[in-house]
Amino acid sequence: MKLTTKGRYAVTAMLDLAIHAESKPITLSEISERQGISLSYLEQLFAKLRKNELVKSVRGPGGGYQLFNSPADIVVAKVIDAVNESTDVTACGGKGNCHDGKQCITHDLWCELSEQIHQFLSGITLQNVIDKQKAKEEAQREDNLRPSEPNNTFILSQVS
Amino acid sequence: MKLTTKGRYAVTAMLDLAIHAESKPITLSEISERQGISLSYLEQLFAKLRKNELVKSVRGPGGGYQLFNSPADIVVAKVIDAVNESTDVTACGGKGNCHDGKQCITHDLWCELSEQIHQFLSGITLQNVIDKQKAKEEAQREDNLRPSEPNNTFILSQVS
DNA sequence: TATTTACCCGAGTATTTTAGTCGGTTATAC
DNA sequence: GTATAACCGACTAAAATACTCGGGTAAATA
Ligand code: FES
Ligand code: FES
Repeated sequence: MKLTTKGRYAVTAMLDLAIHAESKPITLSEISERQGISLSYLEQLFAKLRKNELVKSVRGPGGGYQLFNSPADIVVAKVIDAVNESTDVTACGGKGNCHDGKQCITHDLWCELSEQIHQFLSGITLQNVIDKQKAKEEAQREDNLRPSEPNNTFILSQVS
Repeated sequence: MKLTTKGRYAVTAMLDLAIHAESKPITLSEISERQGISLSYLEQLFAKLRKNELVKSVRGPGGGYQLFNSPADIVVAKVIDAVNESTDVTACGGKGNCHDGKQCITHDLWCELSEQIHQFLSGITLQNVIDKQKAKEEAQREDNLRPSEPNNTFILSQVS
């Protein structure tokens, strides 16, 4: 599926937008500085995010970007899809023709993995990520003696 | 995590080895021809697979490669790890320092996705893939009128 | 209406990664 | 000793990524 900085930047920027959401739009310069992402690169990403109706823009002075929907209605998968154009890990792109026209022995395997990844990322909204972050900070404030212990609770994970 | 042809080739080659397993070792030339993978490239991959004790080699005439363990004891995750060196999707490599020393807002998200992927690929053995393939071929032989309909059953998937 | 702000857009480029080649060495069966 | 096939390191072509650059265009303010 190809998860690279492009996708990571996009999610980070969207989260920044969600966190600093006000009535006023947020400029890319702000995001650029806060998150340490090149402004020109952000512009490229936001062009795609806008085309996919994940953000809306306001031009001119006082302008900037705002989330198209509420953070609770935007899933991470959409954001990555928007800039990366596929969360698919097959060689054939789902067509089943990578072994000279015929479907290769590994095809089904990659198909299912793709599905798995997509399902995971489709189940997490921007709001989920923010809530988790807040909970974590609060926990750290209460007992900031211990070094942070990992707590994976986006999903009730089936770790044994 | 970066799933590319390198990892796909490795899995394909291992499956080829599993399917054509005999008392005799299999040469890379055979695999190269059957699977359409460059011989020299295969050599590179198998060097890593051998170092990770996934295959064992026999040199000289009549030599070649054999699986180190039974196909039922080799999980796909190991194969990919061996050649790709990480199924990790974080920017920081798990260190939590990608936002100038501090952990970024998306860190936990990528950590959990990595975990998810790794768990999926750790639950599937080469034998699983082969069995699935066989079942599929058999089903197609019985009613080869209909075009193949997808059946994802590696895992009892929770698709709604 | 001039100016400033900040989005908009396409093209171009440096860097990195991937995929693959090449030339040669070593072990072993016959 | 000769053919076979694994072993090894270095090198390279091609593709993808992560940017930059230069100029737009819409809108608010003065
Ligand atoms: S990955 Fe789809 S046919 Fe090989
Ligand atoms: S991904 Fe780990 S700190 Fe950003």
